[in-house]
Amino acid sequence: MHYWLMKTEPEAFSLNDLQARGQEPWDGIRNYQARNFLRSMQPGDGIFIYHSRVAVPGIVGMAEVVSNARPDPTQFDPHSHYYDSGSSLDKPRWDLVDVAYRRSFTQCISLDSLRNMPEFADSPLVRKGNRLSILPITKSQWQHVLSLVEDDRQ
DNA sequence: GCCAACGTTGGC
DNA sequence: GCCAACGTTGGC
Repeated sequence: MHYWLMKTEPEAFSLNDLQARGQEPWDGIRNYQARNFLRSMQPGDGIFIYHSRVAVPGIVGMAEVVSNARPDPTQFDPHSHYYDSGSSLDKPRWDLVDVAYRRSFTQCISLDSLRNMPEFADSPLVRKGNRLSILPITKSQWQHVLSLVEDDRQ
């Protein structure tokens, strides 16, 4: 059981979109470090969904890994924005996992507030210039964020 | 919409 | 194998 954070631009695909669909193949990851994280994911792993490129970027809710990593079909499709001519069917370069909706937080846990949490001091998430769209979350980071949203409900 | 920071590509 | 050029990410 591991925890992850996955970024998405809500203009392209938001947590609400995930909620509407129930689950979604998380395709289009074209960064080797992020891909390696995908490959280490297992069904049942927890995910924080993070909205980027918005006025208040931050964690907006939760999802769950519901498949093992498998080849991302968009890499083989010449008409796809994510097509990769350097990849082949017998040696796929890019993977995806299926992600299922779990929960929307009543209030976004903003990047600004994450920066002020000691739990996130060492996270790549708060480092300037960080572009990783998938990154690991520690148990203490997970629990701390959850404690904030529980408090929020009272 | 700007642009700093970063990862990738390709010429040499 | 270096590194300049390029494309992309994502905060602001």
